[in-house]
Amino acid sequence: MPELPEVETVRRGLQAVLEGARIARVEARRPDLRFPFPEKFSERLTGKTITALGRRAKYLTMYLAGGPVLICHLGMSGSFRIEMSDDSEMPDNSEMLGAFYHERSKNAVHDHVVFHVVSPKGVRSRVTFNDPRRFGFMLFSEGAPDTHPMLAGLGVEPTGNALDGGLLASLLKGRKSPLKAALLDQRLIAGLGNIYVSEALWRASLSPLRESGTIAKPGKKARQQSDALAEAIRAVIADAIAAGGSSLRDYVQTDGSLGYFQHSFAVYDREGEPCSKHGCGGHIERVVQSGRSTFYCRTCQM
DNA sequence: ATTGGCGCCTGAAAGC
DNA sequence: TGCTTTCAGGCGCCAA
Repeated sequence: MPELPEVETVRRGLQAVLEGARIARVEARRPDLRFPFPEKFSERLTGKTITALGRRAKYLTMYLAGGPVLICHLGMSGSFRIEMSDDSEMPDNSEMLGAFYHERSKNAVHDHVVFHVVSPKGVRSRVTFNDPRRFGFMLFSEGAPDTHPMLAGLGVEPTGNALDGGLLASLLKGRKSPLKAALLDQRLIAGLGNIYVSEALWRASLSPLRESGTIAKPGKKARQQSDALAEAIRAVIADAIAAGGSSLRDYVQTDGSLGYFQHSFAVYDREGEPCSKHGCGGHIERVVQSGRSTFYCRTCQM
């Protein structure tokens, strides 16, 4: 599931091909994804030069010279695929060609948007957005994307130094909701999803069931806990971005896919397995909070 | 103001 | 074995 680290990995992959490139043509193969495509979607992109690729939380931003900013969200199942026009993936073995085309047409059902681009050196590429579940979307922002209604209310990025124990405590102070729900709330911290919330809480030895406000009370103990949680969130995100970056290099060379990558997780989807925290001896449990799975170890997470 | 729950959508996996 | 049901989850929206 694309959370912040996966989106950042996709951004880096796209940046290599798209930054400085000119959009020659855009195909939108259906009228909508999660939302209808904006008015004159293809027309407004065609002919524009892409100046930069950015990211805010789980949103990708594509900056166009003299034009709007394209905001993209991958939803649950969105991915980008990059293909050079020479199509080096095509097998030269004729026996494999049938299977190749069969597989390609099967996957192409969910190819919803195709960007045809030309690099400054004249190299042509296709960048295809594929999204089986269509929870993704693309919108234009006329001004700075941070002011777009969709992004304006987002909380602090868990990258960099902004999120420390003090800020986290101020965000959680007085909240009755469980920590799991608070960390999923994009208005507080922007970019965490179901997987990394479980991972961060496990690293910080804090229970996802615990009332958020209790780690923001006055006193040394609560302060240590909010410090630990802020540090765990930043570390889990930084580690995942690093892992995505290393898998990205290999992945792009083989088939151009820029989706998300299966990292190894300490607790996520590990129900029943022993807790890997040194000396713990507990086991990972799955509980459901607000209809979503949470994985944690009740022995070491308090 | 906060918080919890639903629905969107498809494919994989589990259940009968 | 083959059909049906459940589950996965980001996020806007609604309701309490």
